[in-house]
Amino acid sequence: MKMHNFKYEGSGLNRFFGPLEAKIMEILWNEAGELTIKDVQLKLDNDAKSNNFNTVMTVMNRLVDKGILQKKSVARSSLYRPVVTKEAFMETQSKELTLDLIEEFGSLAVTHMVDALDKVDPGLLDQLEQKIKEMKKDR
Amino acid sequence: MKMHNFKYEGSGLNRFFGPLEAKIMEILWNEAGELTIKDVQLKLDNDAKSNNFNTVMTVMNRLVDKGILQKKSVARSSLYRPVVTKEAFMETQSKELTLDLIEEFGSLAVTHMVDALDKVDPGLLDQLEQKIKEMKKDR
DNA sequence: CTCCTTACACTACAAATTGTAGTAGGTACA
DNA sequence: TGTACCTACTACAATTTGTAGTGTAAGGAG
Repeated sequence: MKMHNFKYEGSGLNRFFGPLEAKIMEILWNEAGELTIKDVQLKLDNDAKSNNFNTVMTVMNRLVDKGILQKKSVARSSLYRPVVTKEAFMETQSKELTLDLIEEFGSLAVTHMVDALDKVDPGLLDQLEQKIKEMKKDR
Repeated sequence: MKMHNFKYEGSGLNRFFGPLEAKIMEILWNEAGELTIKDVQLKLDNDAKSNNFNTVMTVMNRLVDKGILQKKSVARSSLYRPVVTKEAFMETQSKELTLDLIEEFGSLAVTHMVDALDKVDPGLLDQLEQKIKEMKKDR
């Protein structure tokens, strides 16, 4: 279930998925259990306008094809659940992207990193300093 | 000329552009001057198999539409050149992506950053440490 | 001045991605 | 036995990127 893109626009899951896909993954990950297509469709309805059942089904089955969801056929209906937890997913993406960023931009990214941390949450600067110390100590 | 995606696959300009677009931008940026479509087409031929003139033109004009290239009509032919230097482009992307990464992943990214630096080029760890010190001093 | 070469514009198509939804088929239960 | 529901299959639109044909205009060759 390799991701392909990190989008500049949007936030959260919308960085990785299409808008409908993102809403669906959000629901699946929030419910922590296994849901049927119907379940997901109804939860979507709470949010906004009605979504066609077939639309939801198609998107969910495509997520299965991509290895993001797992599908278990049970008599009448099928149960879907994410292959990995949201935390594991985010962990993977963060790791992958951070590595790619460094490989691609090297020292340029280092400079920007400090600025970004200072801008978003200066507390992270201390955390980073700490981590560096630990890393260097272990060598 | 807002970019939309950062691709997990590939490297260099292929992270931001399609394969042909990337080759074209590479040529434009390397030549530092203004090139005609023909120029670009010929340079592409050095690399690999022949590219249809119209193909190159279409892609280049799309890059103009996207605000990445600038086009100057001169009598018979047109001259194309990048709107910004490669360095400026990379600078912008690095900054944007780094900020997005931090906004999206916060402390998760901080941890991965240290690992990534250690893995790719440990010297960058010292550089980062230095930058943090400077940043904190200025406050 | 006429014709040909060349470059450009316009148009189109294919594959992939994502959202959308119709139709058909099968199963269970009333 | 028929109806409601769930699923599979199929299809289409928009977008992105690569590809390329056809038509047109302009400038130089003769």
